[in-house]
Amino acid sequence: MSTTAPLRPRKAQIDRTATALFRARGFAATSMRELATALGLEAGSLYSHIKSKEEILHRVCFGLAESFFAGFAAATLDATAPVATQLRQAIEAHVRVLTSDSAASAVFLHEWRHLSEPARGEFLALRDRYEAAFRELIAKGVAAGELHTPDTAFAALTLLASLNWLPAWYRPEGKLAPDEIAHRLAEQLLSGLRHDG
Amino acid sequence: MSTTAPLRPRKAQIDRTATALFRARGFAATSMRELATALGLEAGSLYSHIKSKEEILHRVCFGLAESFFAGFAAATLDATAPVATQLRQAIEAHVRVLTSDSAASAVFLHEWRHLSEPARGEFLALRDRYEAAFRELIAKGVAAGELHTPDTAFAALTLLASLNWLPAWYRPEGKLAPDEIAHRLAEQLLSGLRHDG
DNA sequence: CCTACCGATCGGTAGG
DNA sequence: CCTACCGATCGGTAGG
Repeated sequence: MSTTAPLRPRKAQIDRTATALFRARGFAATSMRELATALGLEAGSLYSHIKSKEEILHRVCFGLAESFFAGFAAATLDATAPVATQLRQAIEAHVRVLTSDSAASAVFLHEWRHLSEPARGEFLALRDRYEAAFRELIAKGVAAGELHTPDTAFAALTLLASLNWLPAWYRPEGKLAPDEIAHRLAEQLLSGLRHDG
Repeated sequence: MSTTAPLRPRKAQIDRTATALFRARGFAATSMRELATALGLEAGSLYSHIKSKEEILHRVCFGLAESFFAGFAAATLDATAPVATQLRQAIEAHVRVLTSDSAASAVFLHEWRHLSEPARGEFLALRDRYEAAFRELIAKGVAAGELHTPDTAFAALTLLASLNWLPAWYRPEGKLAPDEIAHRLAEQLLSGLRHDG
């Protein structure tokens, strides 16, 4: 776990505002002038706080990756617990990250491709490792007879896909609280739609 | 169902090449000069075939929408069939569209936000109608006692999310054929992961 | 389909 | 944090 130094308040504010714009309009279509205006600054002034537009994207993407790994690690700390329990906790942890900052999550999910190399490759490697962690947990569950699927990799991809759609429709002021959402997602993914399946 | 006139070959080629670029780099980050180069033309020459960059995006997004609706309509033609069967066929139809042109599907899923109004609003209305069709089918299944879920809207969103992740990893040369993918997705979504659930 | 070009806007910098 | 500016590149057009 690489530890990240806390950002100066102004820099954190730039990241937050940029994240909202990147989410709404996409990284490439967001100009530094728009960002500056949203912050009440001139464009050139941004560069006394940051080095480049991509630096912001880098911080958002890798910061979220760190949050996801931390959540998964906490959820699976007790390796002797039933795998279904660990999986449910991992799902809840993932949903908690997605809902606690859905703008940053959307950027993490969709804008990473605008990272230039080598950051882009490093990011994809992290994402692969995270998917692998879910895959291995599911495989463990199948081996223990707790879970059932014809294809572990397939199951992991589908599970994460269902979760990662959340930032597209989640609204903090909506009627479902994050924990309730996590619970329903876990239930539906574990039990399926079929009656008395 | 609005009928679309067939495109002249050159225009169709421009759309295909642009779609691949939009998918790989995003709409905003793809320049008309890149597109022209990929086609072996000069940038200005593109405009004897198309009116604007956005016109291409418009055609791709609305063309895919038409394909999705046509697939759903065919899958649910026989309204007296068991709802589980209709749902399975709708899933298969959706997957068939996604796999038959995964580049256009990825653009449909992620680049529509670069449409300007009123096209953007029209697109979102179509997407909502499509989600509603799945939601109503699931609701019908719950009413008939064939399906089970605490929240129909939630179930529809999760189902489509799982399917729509496909273009992110599907490769035509991969080991799973589209029909096999559709079958496994339907099976997993209907039955869930839990053993003897 | 090309050549030559337009005005607008881009990310970023120098100097204060 | 601002003013003033850089070179590069953008989508698109005129005229042939």
